[in-house]
Amino acid sequence: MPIAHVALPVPLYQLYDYSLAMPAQVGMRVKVPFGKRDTIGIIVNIDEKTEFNVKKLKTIKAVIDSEPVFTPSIWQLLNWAASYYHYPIGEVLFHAMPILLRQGRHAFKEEIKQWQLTQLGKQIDLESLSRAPKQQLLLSSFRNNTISNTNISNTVYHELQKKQLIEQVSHQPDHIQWQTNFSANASSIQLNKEQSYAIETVNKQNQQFEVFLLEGVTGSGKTEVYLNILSNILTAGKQALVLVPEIGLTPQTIKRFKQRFNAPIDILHSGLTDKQRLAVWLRSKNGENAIVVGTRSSLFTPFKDLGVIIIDEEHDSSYKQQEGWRYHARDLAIIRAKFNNIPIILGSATPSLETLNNAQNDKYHLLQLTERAGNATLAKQSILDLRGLVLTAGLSQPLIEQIKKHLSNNNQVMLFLNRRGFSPLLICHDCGWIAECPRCDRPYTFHQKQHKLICHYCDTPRAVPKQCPKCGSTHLMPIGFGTEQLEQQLEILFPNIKISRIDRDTVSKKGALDNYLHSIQQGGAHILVGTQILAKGHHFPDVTLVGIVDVDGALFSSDFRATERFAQIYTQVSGRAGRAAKAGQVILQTYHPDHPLLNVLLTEGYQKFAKLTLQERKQTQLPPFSYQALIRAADRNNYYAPTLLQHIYDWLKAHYNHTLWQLGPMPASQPKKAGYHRWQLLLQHTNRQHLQQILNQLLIEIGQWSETSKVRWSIDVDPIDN
DNA sequence: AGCACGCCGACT
DNA sequence: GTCGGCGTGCTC
Repeated sequence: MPIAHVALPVPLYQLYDYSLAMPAQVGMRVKVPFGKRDTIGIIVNIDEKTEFNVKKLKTIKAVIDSEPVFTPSIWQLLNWAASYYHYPIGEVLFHAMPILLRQGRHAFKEEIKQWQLTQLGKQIDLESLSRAPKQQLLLSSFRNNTISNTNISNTVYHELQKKQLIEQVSHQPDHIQWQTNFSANASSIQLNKEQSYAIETVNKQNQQFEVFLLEGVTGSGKTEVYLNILSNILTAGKQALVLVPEIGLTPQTIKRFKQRFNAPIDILHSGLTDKQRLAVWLRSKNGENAIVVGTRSSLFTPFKDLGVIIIDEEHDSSYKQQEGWRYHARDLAIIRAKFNNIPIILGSATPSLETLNNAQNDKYHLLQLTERAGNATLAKQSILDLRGLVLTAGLSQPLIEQIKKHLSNNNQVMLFLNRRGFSPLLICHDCGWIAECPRCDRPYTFHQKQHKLICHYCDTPRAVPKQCPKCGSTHLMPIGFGTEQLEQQLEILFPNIKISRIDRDTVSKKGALDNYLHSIQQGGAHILVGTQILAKGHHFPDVTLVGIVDVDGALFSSDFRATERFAQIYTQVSGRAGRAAKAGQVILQTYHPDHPLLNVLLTEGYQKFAKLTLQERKQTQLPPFSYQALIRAADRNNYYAPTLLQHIYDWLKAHYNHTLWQLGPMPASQPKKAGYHRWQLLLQHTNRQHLQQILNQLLIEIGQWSETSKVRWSIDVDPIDN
């Protein structure tokens, strides 16, 4: 009797064995009994052996698929990824499927059900339905072939069916063969030399695996390069996958794609239903669409014949999944391209240091776009020394004067502050008590408009206390400032100017962002206040002044990647100022005007900044010159988690002390969340393979410790928020 | 992850 | 007297 080794959607590292009494192949979904319930699993292996007691084996109840659910390359990718990220294979496989397939829905297209006239329906006299006007109307529209523009409820259809005038027939949907009449519309854009070179270089590489880094300053026409590369791939009859950051799905870009190609393009966005998601998945697996555009998880879309992968804004941190299986979609995309033997293009104005390092080492092929389209000139950038200045809601007088100046010229001003809410603290003036979230031990952020305290770590709101619970004083005051307070202050300073605040609080309502963007696009004096959301991808042609209200928060952080992130946001933002014919200006407020990295960034730009920072990383042996894994652990009593990590630390020290560098155990950057105490242990090694082997050994070891089960723990390979 | 078993606190 | 809280253990 064959034995199937099955991966189940549970956080367990082992496979479960079942006897297999019907034909099945590796990669097919099956229904199996598991404990007291039935669950869906995927066959990972079939042979005649088991480590388990053969007599206790249960039998597979049903085989769901008639062919493996994943394409061979995705199957290879997922198996590789489960091993690289040290994550249970079942969870990985199920994560990569649309929800309906996880639930056991069949993986082929639904039959199309259609109503049509019966013989009787064709012949009968319409007048016989004169007492049922709706039915009469419906029948006549069937006869005139105008049913598509009649809106009649289902019950009427069923009435006609009862009278045997119409019947329902189902048939297989047609297979869409877009290649036969594919065409790319001509572009009105004249390519410059760099763009042409980039396109040619990718095209002549003969559709083999290679990683290209398309480094193009803001406004240098990356999208046009993408479109030309896509055109070439689509002409060859192949499909393409385009990944974009979470908020990066700008309607303008989508529009350009759709206008350019006479071929089906599928967009995977958060608004889709499970059914629609499955439909896209099936279309691309069957080769019925030309391009799939989507965020992180779209990486797992199967294709019949994938020709290229494009990762736009490759540096964007939203490509890293931050819970559960913490994969990096950009890194996995490169592996996928390698397995598929196809080119992959990483595009960014501000590439990540990891990617730049690979380009410098010639692992990636660097293609640069340095010319800004049109006559746009680079914004004038200056540092504003805050020392000794009086601030109102974070604004200094010189900045306020500049805002005035730009507004009076009927231009727009953009102010950045990476802090939502009215103030990050609410404190008792008499005794110093601070309002803190009991679940996270972190201060509440005061939101004045909603009149609530909101914990920005766990998002729980609570009412604003009228009195200090400690001393009874009614004198509670907000300390510090966020975007809400900044907006309020600006309303006082500029009473007749339109002000739009754009952060998670104002944008969360559906359509709110579109409304703001529309109003801003109207032109005229306008102040935009916002968090990072403002930096991502939107075009504001009338903005001539960008003010970075608080630079120092990013410059002095315990996270070694904070300066890189700041430099990326800063470069993207300053690239947005004065994009059209208008000259732009960027002002940074800081208490540290002499900060060396800040000055390099301003005077010599992102490239030089990146080069310097890479040198620094090399000297300090930080990524990308070493490889990290973060072991996280959490528990309720704040005992087992740190104890387990200490045990791991000791074990690793005893076995790998000569090569492995460890930091911790220490409280996580967010030490308490939702009642759980969180701890972490950082591992770092200069050799990626060795680190992988150590993690393998570690997993085997701690699987045997009894204390492991008392703790919620996980491994984060290549962490980005430590 | 589910699901059951099992042992201590506030209630119809 | 029970309902139900979540700690613990197991799933081929």
